[in-house]
Amino acid sequence: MMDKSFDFAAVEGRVSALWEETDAFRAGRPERASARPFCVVIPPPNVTGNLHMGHALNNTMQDILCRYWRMNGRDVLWQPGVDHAGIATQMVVERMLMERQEPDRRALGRRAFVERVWAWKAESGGAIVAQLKRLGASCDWSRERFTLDEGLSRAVAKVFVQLYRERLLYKDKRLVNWDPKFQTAISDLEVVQVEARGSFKWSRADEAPLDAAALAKLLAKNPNGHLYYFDYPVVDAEGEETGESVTVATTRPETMLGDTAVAVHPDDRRFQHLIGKRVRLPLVGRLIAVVADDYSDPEKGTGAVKITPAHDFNDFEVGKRHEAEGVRPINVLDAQARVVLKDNLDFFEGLESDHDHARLIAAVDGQDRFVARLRIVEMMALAGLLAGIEPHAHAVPHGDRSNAVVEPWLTDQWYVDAKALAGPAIDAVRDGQTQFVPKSWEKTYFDWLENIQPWCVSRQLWWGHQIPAWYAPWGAVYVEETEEAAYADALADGVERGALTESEAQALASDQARLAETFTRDEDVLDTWFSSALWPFSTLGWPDETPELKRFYPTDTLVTGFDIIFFWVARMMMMGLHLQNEIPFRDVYIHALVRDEKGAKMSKSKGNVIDPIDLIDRFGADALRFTLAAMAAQGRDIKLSEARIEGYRNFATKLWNASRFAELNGCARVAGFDPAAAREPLNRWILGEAAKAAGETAFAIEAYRFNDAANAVYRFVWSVFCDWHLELAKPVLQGPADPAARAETQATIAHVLDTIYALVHPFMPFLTEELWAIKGEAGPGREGPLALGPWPTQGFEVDEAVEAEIGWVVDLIAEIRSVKSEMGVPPSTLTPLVLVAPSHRAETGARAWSESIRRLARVSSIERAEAAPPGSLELVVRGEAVALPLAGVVDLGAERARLDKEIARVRLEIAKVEAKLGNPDFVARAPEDIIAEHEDRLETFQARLVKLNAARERLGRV
RNA sequence: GGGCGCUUAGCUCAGCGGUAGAGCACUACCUUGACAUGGUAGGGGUCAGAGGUUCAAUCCCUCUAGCGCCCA
Repeated sequence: MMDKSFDFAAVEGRVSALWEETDAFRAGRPERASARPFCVVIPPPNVTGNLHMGHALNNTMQDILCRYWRMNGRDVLWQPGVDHAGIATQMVVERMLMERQEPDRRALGRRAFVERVWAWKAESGGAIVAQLKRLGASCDWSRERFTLDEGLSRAVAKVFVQLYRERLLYKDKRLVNWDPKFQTAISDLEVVQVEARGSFKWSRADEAPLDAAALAKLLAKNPNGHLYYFDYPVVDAEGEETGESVTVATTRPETMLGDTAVAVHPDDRRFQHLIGKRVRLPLVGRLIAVVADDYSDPEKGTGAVKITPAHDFNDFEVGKRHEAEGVRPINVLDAQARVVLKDNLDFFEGLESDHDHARLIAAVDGQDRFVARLRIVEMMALAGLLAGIEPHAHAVPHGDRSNAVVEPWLTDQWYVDAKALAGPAIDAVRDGQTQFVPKSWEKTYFDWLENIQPWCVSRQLWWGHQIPAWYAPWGAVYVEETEEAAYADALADGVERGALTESEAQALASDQARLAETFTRDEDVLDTWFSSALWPFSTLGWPDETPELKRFYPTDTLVTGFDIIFFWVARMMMMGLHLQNEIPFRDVYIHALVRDEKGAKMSKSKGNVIDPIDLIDRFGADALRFTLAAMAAQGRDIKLSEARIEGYRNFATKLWNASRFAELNGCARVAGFDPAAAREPLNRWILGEAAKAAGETAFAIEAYRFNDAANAVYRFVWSVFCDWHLELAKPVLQGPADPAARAETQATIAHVLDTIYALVHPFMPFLTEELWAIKGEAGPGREGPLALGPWPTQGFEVDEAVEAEIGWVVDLIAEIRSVKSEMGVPPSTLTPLVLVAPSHRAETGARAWSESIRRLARVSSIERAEAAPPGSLELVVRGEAVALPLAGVVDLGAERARLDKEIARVRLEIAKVEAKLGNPDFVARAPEDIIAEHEDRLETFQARLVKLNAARERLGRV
């Protein structure tokens, strides 16, 4: 005997265990060896990650696809795993060391620190995997991968070396986005722009002294958001000040220490006379050129812009264009973004030693950039060279993980020539080899790839794939997959270039310690996304030629969020095409963002994060999954509300109770039940409806229309099967009935429930697997878990005659209920029902369904008459007139009003349709079927009007 | 500044050339023997505004207003 309600908490664990025991999610099941494969690779979550709503949505969709295809007999591989999340993980472990007051990373040293990270991973990494399992994700967990696994690391090294040899990967000295908190380079994509706008205002013209204390207070809160105007005195050929000065504006005053030019627009008449002249950089004393460059915008600031090539991306480009004029990068910041002047040879080059630098150095050297910012402003003010300060709204780059203000900084880094790899990736989408769903995301993809910059792949971290490059004392670099190969290469080359003698090389070769001393490996590691880009094939075993690679690559579908198109989709496309000569996936389904119920983006700082695990605890994984699917319309964000989840939790209960009803009424599965052979109209009807629902659901899933699929299933289960089929079947099941009809109905209900379990399974796997097992206890044995199918595909021809018969009964009951409710007849009042001059079909239909009609419409008897009894309520149901003789029970005035309203409505419809049909243009141009449809509608309405009018007349006479 | 998208019932959203739909909420009634996590019925919409194309526009086009996102 089934429980009264669905106890999801108990069931989820039990069902998970069942799936595990039966290896249900294992790819490559022997019986499916010749089946078509279906493969999805999971977007690997961070090893440090916890399941958030985005994951829940993303993985629910992948799971729906995987379960659907698995039930359809495909050999499904849903490849799971996590990535090592370089910065995030290193940060987690460093914080842990700090909290435990243990020696920090640098004190530990690289080897020991990395060991600690591995230990952390073993202990608490990958919590998200357990969370995905709670969601019901049907990944092949036996194949779980980690981006730092041996095999995946081999793939990374191989790709690095290959790209290097193809000159698609190189080392270069350029400006990078430098995160001074983590002290590493980060890519453009890891930088978020944050708008800053200050409020401090000061002008030299006002003749009031600068209130430095007030400014300091403000800048302590936010160091950005102001524009500072500095005067740079113009000098003549001898270096003497001419008395004239150029005013430049900057948001970052401290960078002036590294200025090596002032740029003006070549067409700007105000500055024509200054081009080619020099100005003296205040505080520093350097003489720098005024250069003409398009970059300077006459509309912005003063029209003259200071150029700091070492600390600004645009200025760097300007600097390169004006090298001949002495413009060069001078780095004045260290890795922690502190000002470095003392011992900075670059800085002192070309400076006159008699200039007094002591005060400047005392003020700013070794100071944080923001401290230096204030001091520079003060010193400029003191020198009378600060013209003003204004509030200024501008975007300030921040590290997305550290939240520190990022500095453009000049360093040596490794770059991938993304531009070269982008071409094939663009083409593959253009020719439709890979398709985006919804298609509109293609544009985002193209825009980014068409304007792609070199991809900086090195990171100054310890946690990750260490770059396979070794440096020799003679300045050469050797890039090899392994240390041995690199040493061999280096030794051979050393001999060749005469840096080593043969015997020295031989001696070195046999001494590991000396080798390691002589050749130092690049300290840096690779961007985590570098390894993620290889995920679709590295997880399948590449660089080995594995059977899995052969069978499952290219994968079928990638499901991800739009924010990952740049980070990951584009890079996987580039790497897949370059290294495998084939696209990594055929479809890319881009889903929306999950927001809170007010539409705000969930974020930790806002505190509006909804934890999916909490929802699973409270409503069950099935309810959460169904909600996400039902709300996942393409191209629109999901505003998640608990009320909605509750609604779908109720749906689970409903299905549970329908199953319980079946059990209580002896609806057991029958071996060899053949839907096509069903004789009872009610059964033929529901079998037809089930077939329709199965078709709609399958169609919607295959088109990635998850909401349509969920809604089709929901409507069929609740509004068709529970509301009508079970209700109409009650007389057969519970009253005196023909045993054959009863047996067929019981078997049909059991069969339809099986169909329902299958249709609902991709959305609610736990509930349906449990019900499948419960129903498997009686009748023929199950061949396996529901997760392995089958998907109901057997055709069942919809029986039109039966559709009409049941449709009429359903409409009749609904209309009677409606009119009684409207007339204020208490539901408990039983009323006779009179069929007024019924057609043969109506009469036999009413007789056949009399039990159901009595029960569901609360009718005491069913009679026929040639005319409606006086004072009846009259209805027209699908063209048949019926009457409820309720004179004396209801207010006939109200009934007159009801009929008048109905008549008016029908007249309006008739008028609308007549107007259309009366329009010669419509008749001439509209397609025939539309015209026929309108004619049909007109006829139906007219017939209805005749009967309504007659009823109204009769009532008028009373 | 460039691009993308949104505006439909009180709320959240489907629909997208030819009778405006769902869920939730709301109102009334119902302890009917699967289910009150339920049942029955009901109210509620100039489909943001203005033009245009069309026999026909919520749907296509243009503009306007408001909102959101991405990239500079």
